[in-house]
Amino acid sequence: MQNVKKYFTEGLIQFTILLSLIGVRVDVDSYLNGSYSPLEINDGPSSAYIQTPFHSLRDNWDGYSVHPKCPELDYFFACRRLLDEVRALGSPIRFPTQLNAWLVHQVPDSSEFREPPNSTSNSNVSAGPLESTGEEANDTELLAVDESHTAAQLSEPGPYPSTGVCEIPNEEVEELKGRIQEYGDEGREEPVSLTQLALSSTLEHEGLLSSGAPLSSSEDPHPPDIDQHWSQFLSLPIYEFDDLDPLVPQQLSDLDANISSAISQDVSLRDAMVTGSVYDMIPQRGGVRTLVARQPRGPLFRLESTNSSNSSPGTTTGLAALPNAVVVNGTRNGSSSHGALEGCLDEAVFDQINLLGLDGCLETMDVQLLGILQSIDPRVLEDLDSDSGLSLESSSRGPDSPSASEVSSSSSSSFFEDEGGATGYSSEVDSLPSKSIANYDTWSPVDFSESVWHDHSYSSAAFSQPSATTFPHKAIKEGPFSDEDGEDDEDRELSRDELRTRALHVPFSAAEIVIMPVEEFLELLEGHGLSPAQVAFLRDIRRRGKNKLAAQNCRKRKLDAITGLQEEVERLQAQRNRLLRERQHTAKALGAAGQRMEHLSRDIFSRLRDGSGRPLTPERYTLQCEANGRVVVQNIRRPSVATTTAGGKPDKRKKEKKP
DNA sequence: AGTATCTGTCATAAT
DNA sequence: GTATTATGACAGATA
Repeated sequence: MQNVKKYFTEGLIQFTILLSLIGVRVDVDSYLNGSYSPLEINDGPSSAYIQTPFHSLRDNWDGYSVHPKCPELDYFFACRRLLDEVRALGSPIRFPTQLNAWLVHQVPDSSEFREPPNSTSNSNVSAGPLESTGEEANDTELLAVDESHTAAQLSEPGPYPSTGVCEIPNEEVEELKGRIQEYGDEGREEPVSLTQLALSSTLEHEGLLSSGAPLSSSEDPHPPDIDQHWSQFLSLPIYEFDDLDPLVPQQLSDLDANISSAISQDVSLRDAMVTGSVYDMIPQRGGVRTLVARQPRGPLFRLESTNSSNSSPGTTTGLAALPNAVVVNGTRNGSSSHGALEGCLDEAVFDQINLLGLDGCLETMDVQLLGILQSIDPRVLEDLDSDSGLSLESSSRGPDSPSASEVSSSSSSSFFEDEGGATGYSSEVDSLPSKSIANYDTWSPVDFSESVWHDHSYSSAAFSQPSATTFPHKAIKEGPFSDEDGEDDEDRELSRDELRTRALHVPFSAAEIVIMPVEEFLELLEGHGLSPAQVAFLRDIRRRGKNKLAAQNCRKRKLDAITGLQEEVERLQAQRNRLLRERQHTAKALGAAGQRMEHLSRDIFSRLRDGSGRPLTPERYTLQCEANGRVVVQNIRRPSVATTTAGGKPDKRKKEKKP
């Protein structure tokens, strides 16, 4: 068994390394020890094999929080984060896009190879091209090697799912059986190291494969010993599997339950992560062999996600559900994929991973994400954009008002760019329609006395609601909803300042007064013969309007600051907890080390004797480790004791005795 | 009616 | 000195 383990470990080390790159941990010992869980999927973010339940990763990956209103964006952000992490590993990153793993299925007897009926057997596949008639429990699979099969070939869709059958010409099967049997016997008698086998090269493989002794247990009611078969198999140098062209039917019934799901050859990462019929190998009708991996039943290479629901193609979650996943699939290598692959999140991720470093990879991703975003309600995105709950536009929009996105998208940024102030935050003033500008010709100054109003209904609607007159200001653009409301609605929603401004026949609306350039405003005040009260009124309008915008911006900044501080608090709390845990672990380790040290010291002292043959006590002596690694026994100096007359004598005597 | 939130406004300091 | 901006405080409106 040790030899088996040795060869198994050596033989699978390459494959293990490959799998480890993508987060799959191979536990060889556990398999050989009968625990039959040689493969485990890491839960880490690098585990691209997993059909990652991104919904569960939401809000805890890098503290990244996704807007709750947009579950689709969860997948988008999660996918993006994953890709970012991968990209962060270094550029260019090229993941192995193919896993050179090979499967040799046990076939009870070569005569049993035949075109399978459309029976579903115990797999969930309706019909495979070839299907073993032997009991699946007796089917065994071996890992073989062939590089000639490309991942595209293997992942080619078709009605050949997971039945796990090798289609090999009968005569070749017989030949291979004999070779394997012959080789297996040799291997049992004198195990050959991998290196030796590597040197032996193809010839030995030829001999191996050509050995004619049947391996099938169809004639043998007692299947061969598992160790024996593993010895046979593992004796093969894994790097010479490339030359193993024909697949070798083998019967390892004992292993069947454990290795029920072997891997196909040249499984791409994309294919390998597919759940269910992961290892489907599309049979080559005219070819030498056809491998169709069985539906994975055993733990070996059980690559489906920890989310068991993902094992069903129809229940894939995550980005898989996104409409563009199919598009991504189509871009890859012609391996249009089985239906189970489509919509697989991991697959999409791996598509992206595989495209890393390639030109246009980001474009592909962007196209995908663009499609995702396009399928999302723009309002959701708008909500994502606004990082605070401040409803700046809420007061300015009536029930019929356009959405915030419409306002922001149609607003003219040049408005505040000319103004030079408060450009950082959009407000309803952006959407000021030009029609709200009064006409100079119709303006006749009217005196009024009221100069101060506490107009809390100085709604920003004044900025968004059109006026009956027009304003010649060139910088003002017409808003998208200038003519939406009638005059009554306008009057109802206009602020008091706006109404008074209209009553005064001021050629500007309150909004324009607020946002117009200062030069123009001064020109307005000076050049139209306004009374001081009118001037004060217009100044108040402008002042209050600007202050209102400033207040809005200030509040938004405050909310942003609060949000940022809350996030920082969470981050620091997490860091503090982590440091506390580290300190606890360190203290625990330190205590354990101290105990070990004390134990060793006592042990050492119990073996040491002084000049008079008395044992050394740890109370009087200590062990000191010098820089060069030497350990010396030192007498504990007790100056306080030495000064005392009572305790000084025994110490002196001890010191005298010791040399 | 009490409360929370939003929003406009004022006062004031800073630019 | 003026205009503008930022911000705390206050108060009214509203849910």
